[in-house]
Amino acid sequence: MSSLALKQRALYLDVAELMRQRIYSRALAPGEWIDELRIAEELGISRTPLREALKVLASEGLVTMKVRRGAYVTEVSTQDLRQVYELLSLLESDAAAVVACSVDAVGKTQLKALHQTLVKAANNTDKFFEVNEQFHMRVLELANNRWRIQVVNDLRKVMKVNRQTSLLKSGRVQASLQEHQAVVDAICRNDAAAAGAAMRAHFDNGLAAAQ
Amino acid sequence: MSSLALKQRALYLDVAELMRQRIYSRALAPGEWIDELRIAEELGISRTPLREALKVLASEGLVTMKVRRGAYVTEVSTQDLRQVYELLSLLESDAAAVVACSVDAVGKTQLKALHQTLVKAANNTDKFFEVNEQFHMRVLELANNRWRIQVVNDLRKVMKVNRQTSLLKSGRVQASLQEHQAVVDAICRNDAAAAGAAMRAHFDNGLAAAQ
DNA sequence: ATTCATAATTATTAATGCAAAATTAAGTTT
DNA sequence: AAACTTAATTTTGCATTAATAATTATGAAT
Repeated sequence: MSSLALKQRALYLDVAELMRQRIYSRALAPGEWIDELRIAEELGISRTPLREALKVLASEGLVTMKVRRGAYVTEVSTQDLRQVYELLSLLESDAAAVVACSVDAVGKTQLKALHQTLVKAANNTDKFFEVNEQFHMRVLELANNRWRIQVVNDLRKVMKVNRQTSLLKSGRVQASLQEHQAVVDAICRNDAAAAGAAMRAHFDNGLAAAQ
Repeated sequence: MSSLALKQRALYLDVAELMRQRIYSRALAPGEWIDELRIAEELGISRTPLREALKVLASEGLVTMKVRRGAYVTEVSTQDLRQVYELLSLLESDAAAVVACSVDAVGKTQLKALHQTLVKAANNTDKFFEVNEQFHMRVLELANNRWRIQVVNDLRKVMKVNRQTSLLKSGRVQASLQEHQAVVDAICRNDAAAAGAAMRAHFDNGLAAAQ
């Protein structure tokens, strides 16, 4: 019974993650009021950890607290998505430039390997999505700024509220791979400007394809 | 009795703000354990809203929750400060560039006026600090990206944990004014590259002065 | 019939209570 | 005397209960 096996995470964090998934999957729709009583009962917990979780989601922007009205799933407009995407582009392209300056041989090898894994996953959408996220995350980690990682993760959560934000429409896979290749190449030859520009181009193309 | 006068904010938000101030002022020192029972008693409230407030501060990075150990004031290293400052520089210089492209006559007038107010406040540290923050905030607002505003505000909270992060040492005031002038000038002539560069220079100088 | 006022219901917010876990203290054994 | 074990205390985490506010429903009056 893994649920009993020494759980190191606090309940409210697990509940927050569960609520995030429900928001992503639209089980909780944008604008919908969140019935604390019903959900707490459904999960077999009291309202206290649920309320604590909702406060966390509120500071992430996924839910909106209205005073004496409870919690509502935040409605994310297309303008919001564009704004968040612009920030991700800014933060990740800067990260790529930083990495190009500071990366060592190990980092280069890791990025090349991840890119190869991504190439092999080209015809497996789920796998591609997963490795793609790993690649972007690895770049962020190599940029060595934990606050940037935190900010990007929070912004990604907002993006996930709209599922059509796949970032990678089917036709985009090959183009996306080439763009990633350009990022890897620029980083490996320690060309910061090119790495930043390549990452920015990757985001710009992703946004253009989404429209 | 203003405390009774229809308060629109939830208690946990007020408590969160109060705890923030205590962390900024070092009444709660970095690394210190937060005694829920003592503080709740001291504030004349129960532990519930305090715990909700602590969860908010945790997701802002101001406190760290340890499982079955409670809440601790986050220790912000000089490396953390440098990392956060770099992000602020990135986000605000980009904002300045965006504003240079999109600003209208009204926005230009507002920024010029704020800058003049700042010039007049040159020998009043508190006032200078306040107007300085207004200026930066106005640039962010004109950049028209509510998620950027949110992110910058959260990062500023982290900066405030270290009070020596005045950003403006006494000798910096005149230089700081000139740098602001450069930002305003570039924005007013719709020169995005120059506006971004000027804002970045402003941050770079601020960081250099802090060391 | 419509509108306003009042009562009842529902839901949020905050306080209290309880159980589990961790730390500290005490005692015993080697 | 030092170290290990066990008991006691403290504190967290979650549940429950109480009270406060808002909404809905009901009824009366114009």
